[in-house]
Amino acid sequence: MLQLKNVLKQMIQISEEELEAFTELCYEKVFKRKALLSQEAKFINEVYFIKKGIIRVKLDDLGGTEHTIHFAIENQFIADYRAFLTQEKSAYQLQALEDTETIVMPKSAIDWGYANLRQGEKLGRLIAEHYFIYLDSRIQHLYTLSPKERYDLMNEIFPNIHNRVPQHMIASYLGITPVHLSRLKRQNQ
Amino acid sequence: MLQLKNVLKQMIQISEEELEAFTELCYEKVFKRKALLSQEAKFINEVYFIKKGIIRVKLDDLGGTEHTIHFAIENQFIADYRAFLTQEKSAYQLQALEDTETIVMPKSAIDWGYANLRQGEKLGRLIAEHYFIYLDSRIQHLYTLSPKERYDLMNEIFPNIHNRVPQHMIASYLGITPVHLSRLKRQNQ
DNA sequence: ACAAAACGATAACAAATGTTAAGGCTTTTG
DNA sequence: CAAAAGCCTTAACATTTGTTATCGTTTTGT
Repeated sequence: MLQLKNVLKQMIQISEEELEAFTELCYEKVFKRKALLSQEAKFINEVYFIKKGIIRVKLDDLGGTEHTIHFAIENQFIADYRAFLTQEKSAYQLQALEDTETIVMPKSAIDWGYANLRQGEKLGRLIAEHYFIYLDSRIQHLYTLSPKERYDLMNEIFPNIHNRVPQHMIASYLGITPVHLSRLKRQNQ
Repeated sequence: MLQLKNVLKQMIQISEEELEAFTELCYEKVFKRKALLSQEAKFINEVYFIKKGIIRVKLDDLGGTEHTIHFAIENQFIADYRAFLTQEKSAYQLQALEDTETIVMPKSAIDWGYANLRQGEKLGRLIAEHYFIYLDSRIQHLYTLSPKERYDLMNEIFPNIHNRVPQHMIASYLGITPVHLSRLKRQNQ
């Protein structure tokens, strides 16, 4: 839990007692490579903190095609955040791409935090704002950058991503086919 | 200010005294068609509530092409929210597409709200979450829907948008060229 | 350790989307 | 009110991106 506590301390003012009470409502959970973090759950009630490993958010469209929307790695929070907030049916699935150790923050813990942590609402606001900024820049890039430019940008942001995830998932994240990504890489040389 | 007060009352528990104190820190501002809401501002310190009119968020890429990222209409909040949050240089511009009446919520008012409204942080969280949900669904659609499907969806969500904004801005919002949108419309008949 | 599955590169071809240019209509502006 | 600017459509052509299939390599599960 130390890893999670450190990240929380960087985000808000929180006492040791508060940290202790909050993390007692959380628990550790390990997922095997390829496992789905929540299978067929009617409601999404968990936020994950990644201690070790890598997780992707994927989305199947009506035609059966699979899209990779997002990757998350060590020390990051990940959730099907929209379904968590709205309590509507989830569109996404979270999948471990390596054997992955997480800390589960159940909705009950988060609601407890809103009610009882001095800066609980602020923590919620900061997390929502952080995701907002991430999505905003994603959209900006989808509008203004070509697939090749997005590929180059991804190499800067995730220097080691190629060694951790299959290339067809990277292609999917970029919004192009694996065949096309292969072509772009050749042109880049 | 009544319009703004009503929207705030729907979002959080807020007393008449709190409403009064908060709205006293805000002020009305009118923009002519085509005007930019903040020109060349170094820092973005205003959130707008639209009383009447329509505003678009636009973005110029390095090649000089203009992209329309977002539309906002009556009773909605609009801001260059990322720049507002991060206090970094703005990538976007807000532009009135009709003569538009707004209520300006300056950053000082919002910070005052965080500190002094009972549910100020909650309001901030709800606004961030609301935007997050919107952006998340935008990204989902960009991944899973074809331009034609996005066009049909837009017609459902904004039934009257065609009568209010030029078609080339709609094309830009959809991520396609005006010529291509014109082709798609013909196919749809 | 081995068989099966997954993976990435490549080629040939198909489909989607962009570019440029022209014409006619509408709206804006002086 | 008239000129100018903006706007939408259409066509012809160019470019980008997707589809399908094959092959050799690597990884995985047992």
